[in-house]
Amino acid sequence: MFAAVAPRLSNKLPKPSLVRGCRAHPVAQERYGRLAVAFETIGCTMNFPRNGEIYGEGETARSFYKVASGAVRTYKLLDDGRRQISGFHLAGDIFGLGAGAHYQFSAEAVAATTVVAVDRGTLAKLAARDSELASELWTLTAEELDHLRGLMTTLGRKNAHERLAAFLLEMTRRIGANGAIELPMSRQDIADYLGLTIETVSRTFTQLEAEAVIELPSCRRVVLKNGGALSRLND
Amino acid sequence: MFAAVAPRLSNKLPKPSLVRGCRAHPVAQERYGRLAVAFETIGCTMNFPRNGEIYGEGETARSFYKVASGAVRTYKLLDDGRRQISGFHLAGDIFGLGAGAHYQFSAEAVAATTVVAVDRGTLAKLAARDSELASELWTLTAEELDHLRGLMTTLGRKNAHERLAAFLLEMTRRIGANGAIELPMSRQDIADYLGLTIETVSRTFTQLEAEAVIELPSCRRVVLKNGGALSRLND
DNA sequence: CGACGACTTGACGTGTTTCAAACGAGGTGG
DNA sequence: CCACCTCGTTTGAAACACGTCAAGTCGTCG
Repeated sequence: MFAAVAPRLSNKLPKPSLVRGCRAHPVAQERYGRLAVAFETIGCTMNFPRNGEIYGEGETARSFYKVASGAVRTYKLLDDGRRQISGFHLAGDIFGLGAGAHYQFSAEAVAATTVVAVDRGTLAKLAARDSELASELWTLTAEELDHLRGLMTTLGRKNAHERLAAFLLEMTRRIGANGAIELPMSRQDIADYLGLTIETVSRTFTQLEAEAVIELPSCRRVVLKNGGALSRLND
Repeated sequence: MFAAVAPRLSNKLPKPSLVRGCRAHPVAQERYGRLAVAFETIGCTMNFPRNGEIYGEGETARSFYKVASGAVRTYKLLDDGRRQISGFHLAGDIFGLGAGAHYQFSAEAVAATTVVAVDRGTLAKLAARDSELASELWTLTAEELDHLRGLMTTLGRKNAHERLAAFLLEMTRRIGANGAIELPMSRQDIADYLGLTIETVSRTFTQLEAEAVIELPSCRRVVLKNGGALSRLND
């Protein structure tokens, strides 16, 4: 957790294939109906390979993004290579929200990923004439705020077991299917999300398995054997 | 940082004096003009003593708040008494933002404090007819989001010196006056904000003074002697 | 003066990091 | 089919930053 000095390899990778003017796949009109329509109408679909950079810290913030398929991590690097991942964005999630004119974080594809981008200015103009859309944007931002505040407690006040439990419960909620999760991200990604080292994350996985709380058929697949124990760890 | 089991005294204190229907003090029409007007128009001024509870985790989220004077901490308690402070809110700041129908955090006055409360529903109705106000609310929320993402890096990836440096720089930016800060909050508050113990915070203050980075005329007053060193620590 | 609360300092313990090596799955070429 | 590489993961041993426990100091208030 403390001064991790090892600089990590930078992820310089092929540029994305760009498909301008394409409609995003037709999304069901769930909680964010107006926003979904906006993405379908003015969205621009883009594909990224694994570890492809979607945007970089400091770039002019032109777009909001929605994940069509795959997974995205947003992160910040300290000058000595320490990395903090602020979130994982999975199919259906919107990312790139923020007030500044420049991105404060970078975004990369965790796996091969398709995203839909909408221009910030265009969306803002639409929102100025559509109070329902404006409300959705506000609510979405506020929900991410709530989520991040919850993470603060994890990062500031929980030990390794509790952090991993919080992570597994979050992932179960978001992509769990009959008590199992297929993790799209690496151990290093998890470590950089939870403010731990890869070794501590790996050891904690092993210990949770030894305690029969989870099962690990492979390192990316987690079966929850004792959700109650995880929840107890979570608070 | 790890399992701090000591439960802290709960702050049960006299109820606030309530002044219904009062206009908030006339605020200059700065960055959030429409919002400022809304607070002046439909705001309700309330006074709280030191450690007075403004709202509690789990309560129905009825209002947004603006600090007129004093300082507020928003925090969450884990069941064993560990506390994470998500932010300090100083004169002019707005807090209580969030999407959920219930507050996910508690809010207390750090010192004797006056706040102005506006009803969420009323404000939302105004925002539905005033796109400028809606935009301000969105921007405000997004700015807090950016701020919190920055804090994640502090909590997840920085050591004690770097955390305190980040804190001191933040406070300097917000309430600094010619290179000095008058801290409204206790060492324990700082510790619970930075994910440290009170002892580590105290020791780090002492060390920064020994390194001639700061000067401590009293424990609440910090004079910055070497801002460059602090900034270097900060990233 | 004594009591109280907030802060500081000291000594020791420990959870996590660090450094290093081994393991295992997937791919490529002989 | 096996040797051999690569890359992500796991495991081990030792070091260390921070936590814990406990005592001491300082300022304030009655």
